[in-house]
Amino acid sequence: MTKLQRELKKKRPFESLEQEAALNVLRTNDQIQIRFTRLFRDYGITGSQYNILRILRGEGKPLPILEIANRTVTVVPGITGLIDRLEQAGFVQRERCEKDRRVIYVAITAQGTKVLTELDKPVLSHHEKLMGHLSQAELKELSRLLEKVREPLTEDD
Amino acid sequence: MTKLQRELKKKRPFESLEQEAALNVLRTNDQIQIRFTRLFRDYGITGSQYNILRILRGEGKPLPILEIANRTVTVVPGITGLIDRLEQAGFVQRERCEKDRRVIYVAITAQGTKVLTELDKPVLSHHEKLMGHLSQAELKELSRLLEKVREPLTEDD
DNA sequence: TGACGATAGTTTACGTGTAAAGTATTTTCC
DNA sequence: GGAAAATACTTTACACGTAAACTATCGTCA
Repeated sequence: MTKLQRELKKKRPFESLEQEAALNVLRTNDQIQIRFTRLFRDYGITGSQYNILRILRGEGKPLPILEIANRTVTVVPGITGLIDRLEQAGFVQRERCEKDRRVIYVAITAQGTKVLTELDKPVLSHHEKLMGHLSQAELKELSRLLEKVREPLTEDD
Repeated sequence: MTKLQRELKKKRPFESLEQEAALNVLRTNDQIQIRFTRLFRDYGITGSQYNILRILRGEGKPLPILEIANRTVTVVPGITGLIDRLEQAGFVQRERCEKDRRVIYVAITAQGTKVLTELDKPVLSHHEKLMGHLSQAELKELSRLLEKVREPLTEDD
């Protein structure tokens, strides 16, 4: 009887190791998400918003909206409202491109950088708290296996 | 340069192995979710709805609403609308408990069982397609590591 | 130059996750 | 036996994820 089976109160064993592994990924993801959602909420942002701010800070310069959507898993229509709320909160700014007036650049503001800086330590310590009981070798193996899972995945299934 | 770093177009390496592993979980989860969402959509249900139907079939008898919420990661308020839509679609039925009139049982209908049966093979083959390129030993190791990640997680962080 | 297709974003509609507050029923306990 | 606490669920409000349809601008090519 695995931990996953107990968690789900599942009576029969899993049909395949593939299924069990996939469900373990989903379940672990949920647990991680829940923790970070709570952390971010204390700072007035959501996980998706944090993700976007990190991308902008990492890039160091404004990015077109669709380029941001590309780097997240966010689908095109969702990105608009996300940027709307970030702009509303004063964390980013929209800037229309002069060369190509279809393009809208998004830039992180000083206030956006500030909240990111405040979050740096808590985020890092959250990661350590969540995964710190695995050895360095185990963490590397886990990342290797997860990347191998994604290896054959392309856009078009 | 890891696959994850390329995917995120991240310029600097990760701050820690813990962070890299956590992001790999999130990213892999997204990819898996996307595939199953598409599959379920062809049958007129969503991933959450499928999850609930599986629980009800697995149990073999009606379950109180909150017991269902417990077995998913779904938070209490969300479960109501979820059951609403499943009932609307004719896949489940609400039945008020006579002994304790606060409790409402949810039962899967013949139609609900039917759609599950139709989905059994596609779901299994989807799992195999997504994870089949890992060896049995790798799948076991992946599940072991993910369960170890969840090991110390309790309700109250 | 002027129509046609491609590209960048937005709008709309719906399902779901999350939190806070509200309702109905039952249990507890003085 | 009656008030107070607990339990089961719903309602409301907001942030997203997803898909389809729409607007505005640009590029191309006849």
